[in-house]
Amino acid sequence: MTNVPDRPSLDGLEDKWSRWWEDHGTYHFDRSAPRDRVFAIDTPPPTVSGSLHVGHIFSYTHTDAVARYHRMRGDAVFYPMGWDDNGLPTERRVQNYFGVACDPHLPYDPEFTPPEKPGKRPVHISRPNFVELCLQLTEVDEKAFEDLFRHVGLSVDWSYLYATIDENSRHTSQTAFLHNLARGEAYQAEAPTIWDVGFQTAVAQAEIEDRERPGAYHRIAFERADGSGPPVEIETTRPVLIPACVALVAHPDDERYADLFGRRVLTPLFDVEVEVHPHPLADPEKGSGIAMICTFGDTTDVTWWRELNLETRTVIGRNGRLIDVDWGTEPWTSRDPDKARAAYSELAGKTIFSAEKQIVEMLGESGALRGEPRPITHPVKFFEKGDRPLEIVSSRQWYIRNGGRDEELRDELLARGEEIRWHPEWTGARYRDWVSGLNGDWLISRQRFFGVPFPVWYRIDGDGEILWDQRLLPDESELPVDPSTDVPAGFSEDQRDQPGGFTADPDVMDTWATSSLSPQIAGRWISDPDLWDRVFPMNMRPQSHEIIRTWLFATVVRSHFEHHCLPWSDAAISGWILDPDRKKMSKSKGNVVTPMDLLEKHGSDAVRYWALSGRPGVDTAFDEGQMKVGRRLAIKLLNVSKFVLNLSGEGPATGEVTEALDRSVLAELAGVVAAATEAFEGFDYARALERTEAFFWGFCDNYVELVKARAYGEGGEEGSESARHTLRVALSAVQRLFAPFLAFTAEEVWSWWQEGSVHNQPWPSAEEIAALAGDGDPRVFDFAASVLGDIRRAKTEAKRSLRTPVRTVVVSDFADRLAPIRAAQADLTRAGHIADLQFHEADKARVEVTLEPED
RNA sequence: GGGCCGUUGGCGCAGUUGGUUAGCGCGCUUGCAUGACACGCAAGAGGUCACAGGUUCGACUCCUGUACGGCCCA
Repeated sequence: MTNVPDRPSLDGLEDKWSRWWEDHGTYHFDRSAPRDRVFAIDTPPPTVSGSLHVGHIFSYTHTDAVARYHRMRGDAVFYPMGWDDNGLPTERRVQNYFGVACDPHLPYDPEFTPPEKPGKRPVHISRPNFVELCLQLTEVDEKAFEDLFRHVGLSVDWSYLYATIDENSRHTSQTAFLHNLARGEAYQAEAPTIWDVGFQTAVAQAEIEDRERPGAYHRIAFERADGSGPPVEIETTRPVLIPACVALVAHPDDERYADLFGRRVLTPLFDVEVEVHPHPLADPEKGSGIAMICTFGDTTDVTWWRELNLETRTVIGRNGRLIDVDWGTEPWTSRDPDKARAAYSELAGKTIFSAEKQIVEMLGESGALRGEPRPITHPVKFFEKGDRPLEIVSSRQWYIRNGGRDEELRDELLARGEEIRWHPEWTGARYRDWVSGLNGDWLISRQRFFGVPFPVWYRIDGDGEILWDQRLLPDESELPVDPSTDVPAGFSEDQRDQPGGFTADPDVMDTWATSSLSPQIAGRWISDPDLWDRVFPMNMRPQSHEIIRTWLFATVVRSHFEHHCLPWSDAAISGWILDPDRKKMSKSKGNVVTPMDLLEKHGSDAVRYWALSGRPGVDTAFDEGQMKVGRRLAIKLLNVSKFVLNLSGEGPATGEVTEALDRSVLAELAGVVAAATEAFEGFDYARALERTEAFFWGFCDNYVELVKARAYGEGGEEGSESARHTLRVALSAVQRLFAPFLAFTAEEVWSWWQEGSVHNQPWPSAEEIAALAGDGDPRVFDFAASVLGDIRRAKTEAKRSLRTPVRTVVVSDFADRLAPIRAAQADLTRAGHIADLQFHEADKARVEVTLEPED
């Protein structure tokens, strides 16, 4: 039953079909499917507190095309969606939006409502109250993301929607953590920690970036402790750390300082005796070649401190100000405690910035500063979301082992990386390089509020001291817990923070510690073992390359520990969108285009076409021109479908294909189906699209033109039936081949003559089409199209209409090429309006066209 | 400094184990109301495949090096 509109249009297809798909459960995961028929996707949960940008359309559409292909191949596709609402960006927005600040020591207030307008001073609220506000705000953002993803046509089964802060995620995250803890894979340690003084939280190695910042070398004299010889002059960019200096260091081979090794010098202003050590990490080229070691200026200081077994004198507090210290007591030993105390009193309580100015002034007055500070530009470490340089403080934190301090584990994880099938293949190098270069375990605790809390309490002894090694853990059946409001077994709320009582672990897990469990969360590891057994390990992890070191690696670590296998077999890595200047698109550059506007302007399929033209892993330019091409393609599919269906009439597509040209085009189509299938099996949606599209244009421009007249009945009934049958077979295949790409248009044209969604049809079979093509020779179509082109050229060059009658066409060619062209003789004659078509054997290919004279 | 990717007509890209005259789209120029499509159709101009060596009968394709651009890491 065909029902073709008179004027087909792309307008309104998005709403029409989105609703239809939702109503008909087109993308529902068939959870009765046996394990080997399931194709499971570990969808990246987008950070919903960020704004929407075209990148969200780009990479998610890649995954969608692969999902649609597998669905048509008969797989039960598990394609969930999740929101990463957990974490810092949301916190920051909530603080500003509502004018609140979180204080985890406050009790939950069920009556709390936020102020109408944020006041001058933030209202302090409990962690559960704060989390409620986070949920309230992210709900709005999540709606916008869902609207966009539906509009672009992602074939997600929305009934498996999750959020990284929801109960199932917290439950999963806490369970996995307790397992890690029980097996010794998670541990707590007091250690130098990379610290963001702005956010006042620890951050992980993977979240650090270098930024070029101005600085200055200060040349500073250290007197020798025994008074013999001239002072030692070091150069430092951070004179503020002089009170935290615990040693000097130079390269062991540096002859300038060889006689100093093992001897002691005095720090200026504070008169602390420190030893000069040799160490290979000291760079003779840098500054004066001799450096001070402080606790802690940078990660090299940490290495020296650990390897040389030095003392700890910390001066920088977690709020970024210099802390109070007690000179004259351990470890603040000074030859002249009064002098040290006097100097330090000028610094204590000041920010790093103003303390730095102060100490430079004091060094100048004391004569220890030699010459003027020498300005330089150097890389400074920042938290990627932060805007103040990172400091290193000593603190108690939770870690998960990741091979950074354990060669055996590292080798296991490297082996896991080799097991993954990477698409494209070279992206695996990112994983190898990162894992090989790790130098510490994975720090997962954050001194924040909106996240999954550690399910841990600690005993407090009779003197009120927290006993960090006496942990109180919940039973797994009690999870999820919030230790700031829940009470450990055997205690009551009034014992919270009391001597002899208990206290809650104050931290939350980093967002990666939860999102690294996305397969377990989406697959409902805890709550639905039946589902879990059907979907895990998953098939596909789609994501972009810059988070291979974070999300991908962390997911492998968690799965390796918990399930002793990979979380998925294939990683499909997408590139980035670049703006037309080939720079990465970003909001700060003001070049971000609002994705919903794009979809409305060009149509979803047009935007999908652009996205799907970007090869796997390759950064792709934002190009509205490509979207116009996609729109043209979609319209072409509408029009040719209308034409073929009107031409070929009603009825089932059965019959014989007898004509050489028809068998030829089907033979070519069979090859295209095979190529597209192979490309999709390798996750290369772009190649599948390219092959399909190339065939499609030739089909429209040449095949349809060549058989038009015969299909209408010129040349007899048998030839007409062969043409009409071929047109329908090819149309059916082409509509299905385009379905993963032009999801809306393909559905529209399919609905004109078929039952059910095109997205639930079987993927075209190359074998079936080849069987119908029989002995079809692809050259017949190929050569006939080429001769048709010659005839068109002659008409165009004569500036005549394409309908101009042709008096004679003489095709001269080699004998073996002439035969296939002859096979299409009748079709060529009709399509070209040729009175006399002749063939001559020759040793040179040539087509001579003589048009009928004008009037 | 290390790793990875890229460099093909004005622009955006393809080119699958090395094999005749290097393709596609946009843009540009010209023409055409042809039984679906003017949101169209047809044709044309336009490239020493970044550079330099090497392997080979033969290199856009393989190897080495260089330059430029980009990303990641130190």
